Amino acid sequence: MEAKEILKVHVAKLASLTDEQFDYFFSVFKKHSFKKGQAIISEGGVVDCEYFVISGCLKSFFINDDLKMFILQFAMPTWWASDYNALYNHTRATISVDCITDTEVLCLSNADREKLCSELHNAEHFFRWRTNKGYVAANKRLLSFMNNNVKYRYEELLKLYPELYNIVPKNLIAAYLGVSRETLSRLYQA
Amino acid sequence: MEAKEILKVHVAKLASLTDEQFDYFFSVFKKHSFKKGQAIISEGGVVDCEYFVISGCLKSFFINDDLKMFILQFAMPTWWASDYNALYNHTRATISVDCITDTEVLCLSNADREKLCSELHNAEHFFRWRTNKGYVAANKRLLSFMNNNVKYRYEELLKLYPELYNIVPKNLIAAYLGVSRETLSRLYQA
DNA sequence: GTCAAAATGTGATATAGGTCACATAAGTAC
DNA sequence: GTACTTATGTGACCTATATCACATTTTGAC
Repeated sequence: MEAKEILKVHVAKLASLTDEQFDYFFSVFKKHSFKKGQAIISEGGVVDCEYFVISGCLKSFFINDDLKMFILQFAMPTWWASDYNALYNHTRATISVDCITDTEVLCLSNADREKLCSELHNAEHFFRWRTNKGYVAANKRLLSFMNNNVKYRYEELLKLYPELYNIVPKNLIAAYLGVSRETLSRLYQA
Repeated sequence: MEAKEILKVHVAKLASLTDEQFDYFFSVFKKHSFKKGQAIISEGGVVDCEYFVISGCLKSFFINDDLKMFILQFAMPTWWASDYNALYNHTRATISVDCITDTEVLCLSNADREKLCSELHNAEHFFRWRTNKGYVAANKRLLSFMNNNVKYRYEELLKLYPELYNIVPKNLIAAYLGVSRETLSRLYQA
């Protein structure tokens, strides 16, 4: 499926745009391809886009003073990623984004998103619901962090996103679950 | 300050509504008062409103199978609270909301919010940005959970919301931080 | 295919935080 | 005020997970 079609199907799930509206909507996105390992947003850098994944897989992550990495989100096709704090507040990136595999994305600048939202009421509706869903998901993850142990969280993650198992190395899964890679490795020790 | 004025100032921070638009916006909210300890949303119940706090303090929380409570959010004046998962997806509540102190709220039903959003482009803009900010805050809290120890998270919380210290008992603070009340109590042991 | 880098497994040990138990203090209802 | 409930402090002990160290396997570049 074409990038345009993928985005169209995705948007249609939350908002009903006419074909002409969607053509305009799509026209402000810019397609980019990145190689495995390539950085898209780097800590300290300027953030002016968010990224809609067409193919491949991204991660958004934070590295602390001890150089330990924490993964905020994996982004598979039809997911969005950015450093939203930096993007919305026009500050430097504290979150980085890079490619776990070769990845194609559609880039949407902050300015273009706001332009779309002010020009097309439907676009604003779409982005409101996109974030509503993200907000609910983030709170579910928070609760799961507080309530469940690593093993449970690991199994939940794989149940929800089985495709991650083949694409994402376990050290990164551990960084998403917020545990050491050793602990994750020991979960299914005999 | 009047409830209407409090909401008006709050909305004006994210969206610019004319006085007439705001009057209409406000007209769908219903004011309610609750006593300390009173439940507003109970697990298993129907959720059809979200609540904007005018005065007092709410908590939204989850109780697990071991009857352990985890607090998702405190809600002080100008904050919103609900079980957003249940509200948005029309499912039964898994999150409860009740009153830490006597509390006045403005209730907004799901249907009225959607009506406002479809009738007033500005209202949709407001709710989009409200959730954008919530989304960023939830992700910050997630990162802090993974990266920081209890003591740090406790001090961050009090730095950010010093008013909580006087209003909210420490066992509830512990439930927000995701640790036992004993551990919190021992943080500043001699 | 060769070599280096990245990923993974696993033992030994350390530690933050949990759990249980009990004492005390502070609030609240009557 | 008295009685009851809720909140808080603290000791003893337990457990999940972290950390360090090292071996092994897999992957990727050339």
